[in-house]
Amino acid sequence: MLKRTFLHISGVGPKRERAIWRAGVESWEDFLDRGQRLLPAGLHNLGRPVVERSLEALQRPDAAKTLAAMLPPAEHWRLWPHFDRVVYLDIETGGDPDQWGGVTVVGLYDGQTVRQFVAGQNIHQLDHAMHGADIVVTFAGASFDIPVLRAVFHNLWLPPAHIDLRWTLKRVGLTGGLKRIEKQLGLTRPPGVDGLGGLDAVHLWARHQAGDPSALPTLLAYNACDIVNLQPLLALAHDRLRQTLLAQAG
DNA sequence: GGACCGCACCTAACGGTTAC
DNA sequence: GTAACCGTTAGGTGCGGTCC
Repeated sequence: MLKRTFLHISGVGPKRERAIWRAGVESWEDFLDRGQRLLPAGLHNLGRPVVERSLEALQRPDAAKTLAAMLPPAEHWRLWPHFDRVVYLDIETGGDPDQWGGVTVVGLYDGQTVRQFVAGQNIHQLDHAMHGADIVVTFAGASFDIPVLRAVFHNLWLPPAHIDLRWTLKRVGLTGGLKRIEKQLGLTRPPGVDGLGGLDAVHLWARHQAGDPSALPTLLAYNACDIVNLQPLLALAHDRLRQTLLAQAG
C-alpha cells in the first residue's frame, strides 16, 4: 500500500489519488515509467520529484523517518508492514504525580516479546528499549500515551511514525473503546484480567504500593493484554482500509 | 470558462483520564 | 456514576488553483 501512496504530492488528496490509480498508475515505479503518458502533465511534473525522493528514501536506513514526515499522521498506517521494527505501546497511570508524572507501567511489544517498565524499578530503561523502532502503535496514544511520555521523559526517543489505532479502527467502522472493539472481533483476555479497565489499573497500583503481592502481576498481565492485542487489530485495520481504498478506486 | 478538487480553517465528536 | 477536560481526527465551508 505504501508504494501506491500519492497523497504526499502537493495538491493530491484522496480523490486525486484514486484518479491516479484508475489511470493505471498503481505504484511509484508506475508513476515514473508510465505517468508521463497516463497522467496530466502538471500532475506528473509536480509528482515526479516527490516520487523519486520516496523511492530513494526507501533505500536508506532512516526511510521510516523520511516517509513518515511526508505523510499526514492519519495515513501512517500505510507504512506498515513495510517496516518490521514496530513497537506496540501502552502506559498505565495513577501513581504519584511527583514520580514519573504518575506513570506506573509502560508496556512495549515488538511482535514477539513483551517488555514492561515499572515506576521505581526499571522505567529508566524505556528510552533504550524504544530506540531504533520505526513505528509505534497505540490506542488513543496521540491524545494520551505519547503526550504523557513526552511530558515525563523530556528526551525520550520516539519512533518517527505513530499509528493511533483509535482513529485507524474508526475509519473501518470500529468504535467504542479498545476492550469493546476486542470483544466485537472475538479477541479474548485471560480470566484474571478480563473485564479490567483503566480505573482498575489505578487501583491495582495503589494495592501494589500498599504491599499486596498479587496486584503488580495482575497489573502487568492487564498491560500485556493491551499491547499484544494491538498487533491483530493493526493487521485487521490495515487489510480493511486497503481493501476499502482499492474498492473505491474501482 | 465551468467544473472539480485540495487546502486552510473552524467546530463537533470521540475515548480516556481525572475530579468530584 | 457523572461531568469536565484533553488532544486529535472527521466533517463542513469558503477560497483558490488545476484540469478538460
